[in-house]
Amino acid sequence: MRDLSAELLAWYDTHAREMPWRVAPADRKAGVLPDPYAVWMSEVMLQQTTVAAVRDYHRKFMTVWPTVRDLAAADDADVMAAWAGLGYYARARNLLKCARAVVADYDGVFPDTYAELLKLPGIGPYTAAAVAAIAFDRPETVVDGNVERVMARLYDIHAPLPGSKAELTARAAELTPQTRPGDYAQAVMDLGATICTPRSPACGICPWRDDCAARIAGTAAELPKKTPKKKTPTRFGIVYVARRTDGAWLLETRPETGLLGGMLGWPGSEWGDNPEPQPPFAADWRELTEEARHTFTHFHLRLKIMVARTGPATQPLRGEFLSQAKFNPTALPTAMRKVFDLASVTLRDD
DNA sequence: TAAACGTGGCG
DNA sequence: TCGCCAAGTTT
Repeated sequence: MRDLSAELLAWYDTHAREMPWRVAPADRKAGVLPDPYAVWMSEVMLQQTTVAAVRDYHRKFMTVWPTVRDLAAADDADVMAAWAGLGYYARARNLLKCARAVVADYDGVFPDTYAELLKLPGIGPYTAAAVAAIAFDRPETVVDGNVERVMARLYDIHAPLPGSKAELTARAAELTPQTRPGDYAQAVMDLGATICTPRSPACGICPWRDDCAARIAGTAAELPKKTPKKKTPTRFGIVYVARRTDGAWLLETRPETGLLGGMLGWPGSEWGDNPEPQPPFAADWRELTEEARHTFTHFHLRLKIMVARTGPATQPLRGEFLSQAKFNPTALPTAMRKVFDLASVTLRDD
């Protein structure tokens, strides 16, 4: 069989996707490696997230916190607000923990081995391999969704994920070269993202087309197989949007753990089949005609919105009033921002 | 091992 | 409207 990794690297030399945190193959060949901090930041943001969604967030974070020491010294609330809208907020909490661990335990210098990286918060097998390979050119094997799909097709593996992950990982490891491992890691993911796509893969222009068992068998488009998922249930909730006469909004910081953990949100009921009303203070609460709808990974959410105006003396049972000047709606996670968008029509400035 | 954990784009 | 999918990690 031909040298698959060499074929892929040749393809990557002319087809590498451009990303702000990436060093082009020509420059890497000249010995230039990217800033490990920027690579780590990008890899955490890219977990289950598209490159298009990450670009602006990565630029913003690198501008506001240019080094890991800057990030480690940041206020938690500022980091959570900057992450708002990107999703999977545990990543932001772990991002801060990791930055502080790098400063405290590694003198602000990212460790350069898979084993050490794996110990850090928010860094799992994929991210440890990605940072080790991309930032330090270590021959580690990255296995993300792209690589799983590419391997399943290259070897025509029909066993369903996630059960087949170990076998796909083993196949990927066999292919990982000792030369240019950082470029190879990015190349195999780029291949999955641009050619070996989930739907209608472009097998005709694939650098591995002559080696791909699934293309030859005609099964590429139906791989990888996955075990079927349960369908998503619907939960209901009630949120309370209060505005004081001086323009302040009643908000609360959600608990550190769980859904939207550590993020700003509107006080309200638990979310379930039949939520119990829980107004944060007694008032003439008005129900909005339209409810806010949002879909999370594992359930649909429908929020009934109650609004009220109140005076300066109000002492809420939960949350605290945030002045007009301090409240930035972009600091809200999307579900809560949808509520704001609907409620602000009624509670807008007079 | 399985479930929890966001969001936006696409067919 | 709906399910699938995106450079996964944690519990």
